[in-house]
Amino acid sequence: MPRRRNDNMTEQIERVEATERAERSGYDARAAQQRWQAFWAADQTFVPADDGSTERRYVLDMFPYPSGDLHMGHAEAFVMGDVVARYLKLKGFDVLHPIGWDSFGLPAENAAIERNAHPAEWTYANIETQATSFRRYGLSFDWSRRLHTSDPEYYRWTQWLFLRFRERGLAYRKASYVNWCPRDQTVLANEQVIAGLCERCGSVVTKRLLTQWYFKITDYAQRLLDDMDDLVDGWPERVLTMQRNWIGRSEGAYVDFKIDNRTEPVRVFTTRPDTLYGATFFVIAPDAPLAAEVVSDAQRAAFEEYLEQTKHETEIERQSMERPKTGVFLGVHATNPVNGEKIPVYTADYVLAEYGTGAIMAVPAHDQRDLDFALAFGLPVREVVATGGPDAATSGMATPGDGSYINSDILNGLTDKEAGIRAITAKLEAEGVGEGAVTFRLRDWLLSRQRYWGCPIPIIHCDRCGEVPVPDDQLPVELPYLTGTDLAPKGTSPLAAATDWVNVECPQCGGPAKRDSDTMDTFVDSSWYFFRYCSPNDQDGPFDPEDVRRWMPVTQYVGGVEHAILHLLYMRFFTKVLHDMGMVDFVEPMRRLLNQGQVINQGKAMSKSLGNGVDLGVQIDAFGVDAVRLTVVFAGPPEEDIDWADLSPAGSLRFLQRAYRLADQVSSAPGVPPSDGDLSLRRETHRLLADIEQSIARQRFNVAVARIMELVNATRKAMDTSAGPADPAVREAVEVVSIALSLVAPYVAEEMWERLGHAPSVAKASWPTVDQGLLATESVTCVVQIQGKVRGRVQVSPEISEDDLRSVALADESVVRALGGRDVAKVIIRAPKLVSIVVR
RNA sequence: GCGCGAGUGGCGGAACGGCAGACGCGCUGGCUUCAGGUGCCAGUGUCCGCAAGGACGUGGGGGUUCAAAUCCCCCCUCGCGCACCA
Repeated sequence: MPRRRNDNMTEQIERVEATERAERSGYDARAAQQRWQAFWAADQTFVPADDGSTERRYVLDMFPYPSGDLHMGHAEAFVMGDVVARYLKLKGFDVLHPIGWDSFGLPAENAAIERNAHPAEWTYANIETQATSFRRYGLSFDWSRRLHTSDPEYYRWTQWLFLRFRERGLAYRKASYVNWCPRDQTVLANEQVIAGLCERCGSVVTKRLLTQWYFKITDYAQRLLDDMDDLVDGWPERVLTMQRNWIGRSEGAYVDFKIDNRTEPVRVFTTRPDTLYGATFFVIAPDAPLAAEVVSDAQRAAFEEYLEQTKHETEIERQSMERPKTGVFLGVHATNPVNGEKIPVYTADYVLAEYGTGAIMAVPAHDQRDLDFALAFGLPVREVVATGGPDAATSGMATPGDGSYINSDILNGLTDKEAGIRAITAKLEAEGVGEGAVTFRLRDWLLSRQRYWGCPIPIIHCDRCGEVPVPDDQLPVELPYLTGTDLAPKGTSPLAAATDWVNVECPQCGGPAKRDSDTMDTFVDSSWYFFRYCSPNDQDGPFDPEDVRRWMPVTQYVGGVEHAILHLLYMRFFTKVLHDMGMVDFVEPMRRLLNQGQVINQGKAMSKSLGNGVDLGVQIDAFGVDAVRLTVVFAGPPEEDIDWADLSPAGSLRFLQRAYRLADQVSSAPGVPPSDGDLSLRRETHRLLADIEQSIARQRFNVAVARIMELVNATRKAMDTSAGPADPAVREAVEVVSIALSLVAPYVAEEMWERLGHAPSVAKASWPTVDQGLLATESVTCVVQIQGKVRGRVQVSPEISEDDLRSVALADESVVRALGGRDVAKVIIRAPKLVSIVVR
């Protein structure tokens, strides 16, 4: 995935003296890393069997963009997915945990221009660097399914999907004002404009009138909204809220207004049709074609000047709050369909061309924006809902609330907004001048990009035949080989200048024709990669539906929240379309989503300019992979940001050495029956094991680590003071440590497992089963509260009856002392853990 | 402005409405060591007290409850998202 501009990659600065410390530790981290990497690769430890012998699970990390080497952010994100994948494997599932690269995109192109080279050189070199680092980082990937979106074998199917979308009317071309990044010299989707700035480079985005390709994601707006019901249990509420807001469903009505010099009525959308009698003017967006059409000759010059001015405004200017309302009278009038009233028609930039119909009825009494405009232009304000609030015209505050209708003919007397909306909608429909309607804020997805390093759009433009799809058997349409200055941004795609490539025969008529020279937004590539992992080598389609049926939906998806509305909306859309095409049998591809937090340093995002970068490679060299992974996991809940300055990789390493020493010291043979071992250690082991499992299930990996630490401490103590190194319970405890630790610190865990006399690999061991019999203890501590304060503790049997517990508690010496002879009014008993005494 | 989320020791963070501060970092003392580090042991919320023990304590204020970090209401602070969407 492309990263947002503000989490810049960091350069290393830190030189940690702990290198020597690592070298002197009980195990040699570097040697262990090399050894086990080689073993896992040769053994194919993490390639799923896919033979149906056990249930399948699919753990997926958002695939990376190959921007350079891995950084701390990757370390955090990928270790979380790895913990889940390794856990599920140990629990006996057949786990698919694939990796690939989102390898088309602008940075490669910019690097190529800078170096006068081909984007592929930079891209594939970085991929190799990252792949090496991923292997070192000990991630349990199935490398056999590796993919790159910039490989022709992959983008062949991106093109194939585009053509299927087009056949279904879901990919189309239209001319409109689009977001334009002047620096990247390309258009941007609405989702890629953040507060008026380019999501990638931070430049101020402007508008341009261009003919571009779109995906008709708006056709799926309602389903994208409705299907979120299936996600409430598995997705963060925050992401769902963001998507809901982005889709922005509004209920209301269309109302048709006649305009003086136009035969067809003009339709507007309103969420408040019940205020129709209060409409005192009409506004059209300046960049909507309708404005230019209806403007009177007398006002045309003024209008054109205003339109020009709006186009030059940046999104930032337009979005700034408290901006005075501007506009121009268009010299014509509209007729209110319910009362025949003539109201003046204005154009103003506070009305957006893309939303609703690009025109509104203005009801200044009950809408603040309309009121601001009315006051600025001296237009009448007519109250139609008596809310009891202050007069809008004099107070300057519109009254959007409920009230009783006045000045509203058929509505007069009603007091309920819903009833008002129903009544007026019924009237509009009866008279054929409007209808109830739903609109969305979501716009169609602009997918063309005027850049080279992307998936070519498989369309040929023929003067005679028009848009002609490239026949499936001619896919992929491969990129021509361009380098350096050929790629420099010129406002049109570099592909347009590649004449040998662009000029082709029309597949239909054989006449001269040109290829579409734009490439696709890279979010198209990443909207279906998780399907391809199921059938990475399929030659007959993007994936084999049978493979997808076996593996999907994804059990657990892990990635940054920066994709809450971009990638995560687009990939949901793709899945629904594939469902409608009959290729998949589900509508939501990701059951659970984990948004890992960011790694920051000294309270701020790492950045070159701040010089607070922490280099992953340096940390790994100093402390070893396991200590870095453990540090990240133990730092806090996975979705919280973690500050590297607060953490102690040296402490993590110390703990790992402690754990390793246990395995080194166990002197019993593998397979000794643990039932012969020290009972209190066994109880502790099974209690903590149950807790570790529960913590992992709740995705509280930091707590799971804390419990492993407790188990190490308890085992150390037992080994040193009571049970001794030969006790079978000690072996049992250390084996649990080794297995549980393998989720987080796989190299140490493998070394421990081997020391314990087992054949590799611990990754293929079974997750230990909790012995429920050991969870019940002989006695429990019961807390005795008086007036809610703890005043005593008594040791009791877990099966103690309420009556017995009452007697024991009331007889306890410290309780008697604390009671001081006061009357007991009430005793609440929660056997066996708590007695609460209320005194008079 | 609207909508979310979060405020717990010196720090990161634990805690199905039931012993606040698990686990770790840091710090203090002890043992080991020529020494440093490592390792091991003990201590470490605040205040009063030699101690036993007690009081206070989860951003602030109210409430519900035998019992509130946890549930409800109001407020403060910070973070995030959206921001003329008719």
